[in-house]
Amino acid sequence: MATISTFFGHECMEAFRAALPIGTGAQPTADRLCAIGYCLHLARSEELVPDPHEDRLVYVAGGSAKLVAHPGSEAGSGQVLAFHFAGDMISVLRQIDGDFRLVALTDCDLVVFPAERFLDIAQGDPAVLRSVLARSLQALHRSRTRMMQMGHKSAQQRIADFLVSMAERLAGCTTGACAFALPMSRRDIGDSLGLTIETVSRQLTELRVVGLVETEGRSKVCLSDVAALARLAGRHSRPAGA
Amino acid sequence: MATISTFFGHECMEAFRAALPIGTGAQPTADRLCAIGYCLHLARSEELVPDPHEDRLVYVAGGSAKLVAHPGSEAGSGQVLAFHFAGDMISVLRQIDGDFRLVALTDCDLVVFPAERFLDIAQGDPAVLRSVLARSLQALHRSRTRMMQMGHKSAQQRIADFLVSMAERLAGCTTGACAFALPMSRRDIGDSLGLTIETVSRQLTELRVVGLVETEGRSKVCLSDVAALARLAGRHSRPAGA
DNA sequence: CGATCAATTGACTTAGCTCAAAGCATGTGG
DNA sequence: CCACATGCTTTGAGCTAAGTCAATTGATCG
Repeated sequence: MATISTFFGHECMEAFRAALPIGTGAQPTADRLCAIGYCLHLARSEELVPDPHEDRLVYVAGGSAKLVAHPGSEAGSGQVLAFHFAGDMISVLRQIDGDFRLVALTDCDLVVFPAERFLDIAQGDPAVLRSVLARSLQALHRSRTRMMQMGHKSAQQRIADFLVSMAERLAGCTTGACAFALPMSRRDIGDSLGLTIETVSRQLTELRVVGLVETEGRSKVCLSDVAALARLAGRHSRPAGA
Repeated sequence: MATISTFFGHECMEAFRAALPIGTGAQPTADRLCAIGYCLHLARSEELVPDPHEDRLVYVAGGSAKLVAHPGSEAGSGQVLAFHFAGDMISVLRQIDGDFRLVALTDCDLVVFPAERFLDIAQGDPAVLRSVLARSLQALHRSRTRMMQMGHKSAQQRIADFLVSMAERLAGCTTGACAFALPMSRRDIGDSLGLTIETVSRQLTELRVVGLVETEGRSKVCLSDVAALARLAGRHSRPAGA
């Protein structure tokens, strides 16, 4: 089960601290923020169960996770809202519509904050607050852009887009060739793109035939030309993935 | 052509001022914000051309508008990113990916702020900054929820969802019956949902046959049971539309 | 090394797109 | 005020991309 890390806590917190805007010199703010957050280690496929009473902000210190909507009764369709990796700051709102859970794709280290108190403290340090705001405006913009694009894109374009996005986020690669391991299953990919696993698989083989992608085992992929994939995906320039 | 309103400016500004968080008693902040914003009146189908150099925050004081992605060369596919109505606060980022324009669907009144300076000033009043942050976190959450839902929804569900969303935003109605006028064309609806005009039309007739929708002329619609539509759309509870 | 579950591949069905024609609104000129 | 013209909308007839069902292959773990 998910365990509250006491010994490993330090390194998670340090990772979080390093992500804060540094120019401010407001060390105390960082201290106060760290004081209200706690570190959590999730093993593969463990969940962060949402607190029904308050919103949370979660910083991903390491590993990878998916944000899934768990629509009440149905067990079948696990809607994947987004994937998150080390360095991401996620807002997990309490159940307003449905029931969102953060599920670990690999072992992962999180720092969890109660959103209200986090903002109360951040309010004392406008630079921090503004940095969070800037991040979320950007994220909103990207999310909307992607949302619209998705509505108009073919399966192949979605897969290409997904791969480019992952190359950026997992391998820090936006052009040329790169190889990395996908932490999520075909089902997760499909659920996040609105496709079936079969279609994901078929499109992947298609890209393999064209020579843009190679795969090894379940998770390892090798993209021979990220820029070409991006073009295929219909990306006119460069929004980072959701 | 779009004209900078001088006489009507007052009422736009007042509308904006009224939207600010009132508890703070920081009247001067509101004054300073108003000082850097300017009022703009757009006639139907006029555009707010984006400043290539800086991001903008736009407050919609009245009327309705669509945010379109104008992908460079192509004139054909006007991707509609979102619809916006009176009371909305929109962030129009400068061209990072593509070229976004705010186009008036009806005559509309806007208050335009340079984002940087707006935030500089808001930074002095944490309550305002936090309110903007809260709005955008919420908007992000909704956008993501909708994005994922869209990927999995049928044409009919998308149309139903769209209608429910419009009922909420245009008529303030979340259940029961309601009637209102849609300010956008079928093409705009289709472009925003990733459907063709034909499909939009067909699904609308379908809903008309089932007795959930009546239409009159091009724009007037009458929903007999918003809750039923929401159920049909697969909304498990209540996210407001993007 | 076998059991199990994920991924692939194949055959078939269907929702939604494309192409094409006909109906209505809305607006303009006589 | 009516007639006409234009452009939005509706409706129809195929076609194609993606989903569904089903069987096979391949990977991972005990």
